[in-house]
Amino acid sequence: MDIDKSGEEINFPEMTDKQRKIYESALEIFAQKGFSGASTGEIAKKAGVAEGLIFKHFKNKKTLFQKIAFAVVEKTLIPLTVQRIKSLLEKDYSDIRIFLTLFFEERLDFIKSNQSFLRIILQEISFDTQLQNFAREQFELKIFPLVNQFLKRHQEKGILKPLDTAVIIRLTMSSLLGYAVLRVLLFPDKNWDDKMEIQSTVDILCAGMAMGNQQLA
Amino acid sequence: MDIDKSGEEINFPEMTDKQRKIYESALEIFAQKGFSGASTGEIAKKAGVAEGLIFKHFKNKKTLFQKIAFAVVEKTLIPLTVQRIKSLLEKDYSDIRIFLTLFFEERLDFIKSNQSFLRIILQEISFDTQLQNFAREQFELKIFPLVNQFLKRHQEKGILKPLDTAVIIRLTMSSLLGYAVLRVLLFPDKNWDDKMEIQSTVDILCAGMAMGNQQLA
Amino acid sequence: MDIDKSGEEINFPEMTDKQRKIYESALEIFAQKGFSGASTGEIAKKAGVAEGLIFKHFKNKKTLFQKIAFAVVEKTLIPLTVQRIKSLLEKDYSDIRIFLTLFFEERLDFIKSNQSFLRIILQEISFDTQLQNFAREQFELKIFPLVNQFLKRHQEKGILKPLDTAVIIRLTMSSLLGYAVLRVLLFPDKNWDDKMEIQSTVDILCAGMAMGNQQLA
Amino acid sequence: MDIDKSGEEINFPEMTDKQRKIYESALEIFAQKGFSGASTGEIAKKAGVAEGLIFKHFKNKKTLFQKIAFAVVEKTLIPLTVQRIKSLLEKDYSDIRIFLTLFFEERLDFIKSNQSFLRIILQEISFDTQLQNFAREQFELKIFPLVNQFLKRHQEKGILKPLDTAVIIRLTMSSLLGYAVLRVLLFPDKNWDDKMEIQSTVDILCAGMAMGNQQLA
DNA sequence: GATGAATGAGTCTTCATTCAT
DNA sequence: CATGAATGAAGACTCATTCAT
Repeated sequence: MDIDKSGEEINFPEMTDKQRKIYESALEIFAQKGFSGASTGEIAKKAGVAEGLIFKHFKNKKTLFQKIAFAVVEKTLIPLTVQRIKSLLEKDYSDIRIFLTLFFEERLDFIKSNQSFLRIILQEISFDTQLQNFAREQFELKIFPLVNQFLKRHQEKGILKPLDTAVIIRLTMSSLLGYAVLRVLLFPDKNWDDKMEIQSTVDILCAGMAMGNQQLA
Repeated sequence: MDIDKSGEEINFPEMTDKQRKIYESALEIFAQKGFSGASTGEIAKKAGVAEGLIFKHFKNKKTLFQKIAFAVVEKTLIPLTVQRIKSLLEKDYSDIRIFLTLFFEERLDFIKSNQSFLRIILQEISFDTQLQNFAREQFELKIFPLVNQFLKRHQEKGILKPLDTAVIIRLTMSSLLGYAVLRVLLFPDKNWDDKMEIQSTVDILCAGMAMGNQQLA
Repeated sequence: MDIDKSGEEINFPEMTDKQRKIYESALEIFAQKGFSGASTGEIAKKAGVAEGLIFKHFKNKKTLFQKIAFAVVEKTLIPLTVQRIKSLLEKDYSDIRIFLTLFFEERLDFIKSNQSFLRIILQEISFDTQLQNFAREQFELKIFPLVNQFLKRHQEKGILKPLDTAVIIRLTMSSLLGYAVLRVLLFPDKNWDDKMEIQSTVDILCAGMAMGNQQLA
Repeated sequence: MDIDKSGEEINFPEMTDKQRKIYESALEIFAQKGFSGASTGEIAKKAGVAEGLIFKHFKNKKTLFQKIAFAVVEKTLIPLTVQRIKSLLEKDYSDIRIFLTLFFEERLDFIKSNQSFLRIILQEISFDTQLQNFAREQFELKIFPLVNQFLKRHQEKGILKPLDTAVIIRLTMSSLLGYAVLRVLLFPDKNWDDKMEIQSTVDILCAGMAMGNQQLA
């Protein structure tokens, strides 16, 4: 079970108990087996409800899946992210490498703990333009401003080079994503030395983004 | 159809015409719909053969899928990659940024043209340890030595910092992968300025990996 | 339809109507065509239900067949046999030939009326050790004691020779079975004179088993 | 493999090697799995020939099966029986029990060694009137006269009671058949004491058929 | 004669979905 | 709200049979 415990508190007050059970079981099974690989029968069994009940609440399988995908973004991934990075972003750093290292560690940990949620999104998002837009909007509305403000503050202080903040964010994110895909999805069984890998990545990123006197190791 | 034309020449001489048709149709449909989402009926129809014939040649759906996944790595992705990067790696560069830019452009182009193949691999590889090992072996045998030799040569010339070549390769690859996932899989419909994005990425990577006098833009 | 009418009253209260319909149709079709020769589609059609319903209740075709085979022994063949031979065994006979004649007639009639059930068992029993044991147990528990007590009583009265009752039973049964196999299974279309055949058989058996003064014809 | 070795010499000169291979493989597989349970693919594989070849020689599966059933009667069961019982029937017996014991032992041994052939016949004969007639004809033509002459000879000598020989034969055969069905088909795994069982059966049969002074044990 | 690729109807089974209770 | 029996279409897979070589 890789469900983030703090995430479970973020709940859906409008749902009945059984509805929520269905939702949670579906989430887990979709994450394990993909949309087509999961069967409503299995979901119902895991949720401890009658098969028919799923269709009282969710109309059909596709809808159930999509509702989950959207809700995962809005109710889980975004809030959890905000909650977790807020404290990191509130502080001021004299050396950006310290921040980046903490950030990468935190995000990798987040990805590890929330694989179920992420797998759901990865499955769906490349086929569903609506979800793409929704995810982007949510990101731009709730995450981007926080990070942007943080970056600008440190650029003003001369800690960061005056690059386009969107570029900084994308680069940082894609480096992280690249590592995470290799680390978590493709080769989870390899012996990874996360500390060292993050260190190397951060060093190189910093060399490009940080102002002069912050030395590499 | 996003099948790389030069790739189609790499064929399977032991296959009959219909067998190859099955193989190709299956590849495309699996890439579009995933393993469970694809039906053998649809594959047969697209291939223009009787459904039963699939099972004469491939025993079952899972085997068909796996054979494709393995063959894609061995007969398509690896040879195409070798063929395409060889000319890049034969030259000597006085500024590593020139190489990295060409490399990123080439690889992104490759990823765009071979989405079908890559999607197949991505689907399967996170569940199939055998495929993971096979892919890693093939990479370490056929790609790594080429790149390694190139890097060592440029380190000796003082163009590259004397970092562990494995780290350089992983970092470069994961930056590329991260960008490609965003660019091709997750948000293919966004307006991307590839030239600019690659430029920024390369600049930052170079700042970390290149020796002193190669200036950033 | 060769289903024994009195047998139909022995039913399965836990079954729904459709479930029973499936059960009955399957019984008949398996009896006619054997396990592999029967198709679930045909069974469903005969039962007037959707084919899928069979698998809601019985998991798979083999299970359906086995459930039927076991139930036929326990719920039909054994109870019917007990019910039918009980009255024969309660009486006392001064000439064992009278009993044997009645017994053979009754059993042959029973076999004729319950061919469906018997064919099911014969198909399965030579391949299924569990069914063999179950059938033997049921016989030894519910039939053997009745007959044994009857034989002992008549041995004490000096009507029957003091042979091992197990041997008497096996001989009588196998003579009956041999005749029944020829009569009902192998050559049902021949013109049989059952009265005469039974008479001859009984005469010879009696000569071996009955005490002295009971004369042969 | 329960094929009688002496039987294999009785061959089909008009068949090619492969045809005979098909015939033999089919015989064995039909015997094991029944008509519907056997597949032509499996038969071809076991015979080491291409699937299509079966249909060059035998037109279709049903025909193959029927040809086998008829040939088994004509070329195997009858000749083997004749060959084996001839020596038994040529002698003269002063006590019919000696003959019957030898006969039962020989026949039980025969049934044990030729189960494959017998299972084929049992499957088919109850559904196929032609085979019924053919089997009866063959029996009446090739076996009955031998036995009949033997019985008449011993009746004339006062060893056997002057009963209808057809009745004697049927009774003897059905006693044997009944025992064999229990012994070989239904409960092959039970611990049988064949000697004792045959002894008891023969004793009782003799008491009915033999003339007075041949005492029971 | 012999092969084995190819067919297409058929088999068992699963599954999303509906509906009476 | 909740159940689970029932459906029917579709799924993967098998198999007897044909045919070009």
